[in-house]
Amino acid sequence: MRDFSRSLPMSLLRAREAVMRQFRPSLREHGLTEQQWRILRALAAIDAVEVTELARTAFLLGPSLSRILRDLEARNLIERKTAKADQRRSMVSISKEGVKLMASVAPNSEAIYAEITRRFGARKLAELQDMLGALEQSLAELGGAEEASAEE
Amino acid sequence: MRDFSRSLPMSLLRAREAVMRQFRPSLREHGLTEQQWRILRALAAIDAVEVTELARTAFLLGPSLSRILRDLEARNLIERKTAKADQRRSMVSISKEGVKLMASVAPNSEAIYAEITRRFGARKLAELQDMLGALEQSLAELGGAEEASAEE
DNA sequence: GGGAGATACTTAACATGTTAAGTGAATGCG
DNA sequence: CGCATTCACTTAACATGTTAAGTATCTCCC
Repeated sequence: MRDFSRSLPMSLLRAREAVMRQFRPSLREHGLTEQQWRILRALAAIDAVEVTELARTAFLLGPSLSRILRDLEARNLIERKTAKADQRRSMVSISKEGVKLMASVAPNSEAIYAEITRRFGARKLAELQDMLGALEQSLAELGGAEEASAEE
Repeated sequence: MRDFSRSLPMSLLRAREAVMRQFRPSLREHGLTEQQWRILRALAAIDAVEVTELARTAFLLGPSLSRILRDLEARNLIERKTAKADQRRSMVSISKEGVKLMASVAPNSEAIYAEITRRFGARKLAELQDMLGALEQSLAELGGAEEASAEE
């Protein structure tokens, strides 16, 4: 069997960990986890979104997002209100405090990203991102098994 | 601020998820999680290892590994015995049952990997792995923040 | 040879990943 | 209309990620 330390999943895992290791300490100083930060960033770009759409954007599963939103709301970093037209949906937006927190984290975060880009090389970085996107595309149609068999 | 859906961490996360989505169902049918599978694969290649070394190989943190080994041992998929020379160390090895389980999972797993390779292209795959390795290298010296400042 | 410090784990505590089940609201269709 | 189905989310349950603290053992140096 193939040496698993050279398998694609392991390569991706290690690479991502190497990157995140750079960011986590800074986020931690501000009391934010990686996922919480993703959510705030996603919210910063827009006025308000439904939870489902936010899950798609921040690439989180519903249950994770549900918990995190509960906590972020308790910390007054986000706001929620149910949609008028459809009582099932709730619209999420970033709060004034959330914006302020982002402003205090962003510079540091940007600096780290710049340093990563500098070390790895901007061109190579773009290339890598293209390949990652292509990989995603390659596997997109393949789907995730639910159509693998007729069971369950 | 940079569109975060195009940030490197997100690209890596999505790519990895696209890949793992292919494997999880097959593993699940055999009652294995991704991490448990990583451990079995790491163990299959050798006779016995210390827990710390296994953690490095399978790219798991100590506490995660500790829990998983406890469960795998309860399921008789691995065996443990404390090293003679150093009572602190425990040597882990795969059991006969573990080998059998691996044998029943591996073919399917290999087939999936082959399909991914076919879709994405063997050459591109190798290229991607090289870049991921290079990225890791770029960030290796940078370390993980503990040397960022003198605090704590 | 004995105690301070280092090592190899394990436990604990909290946050997220993952799947399944639950809840309340909207929709469609007979 | 009415009710089965779908939809948007939440809760639950279990496994892992992550950091800190705990435990037992070992090392080294006085």
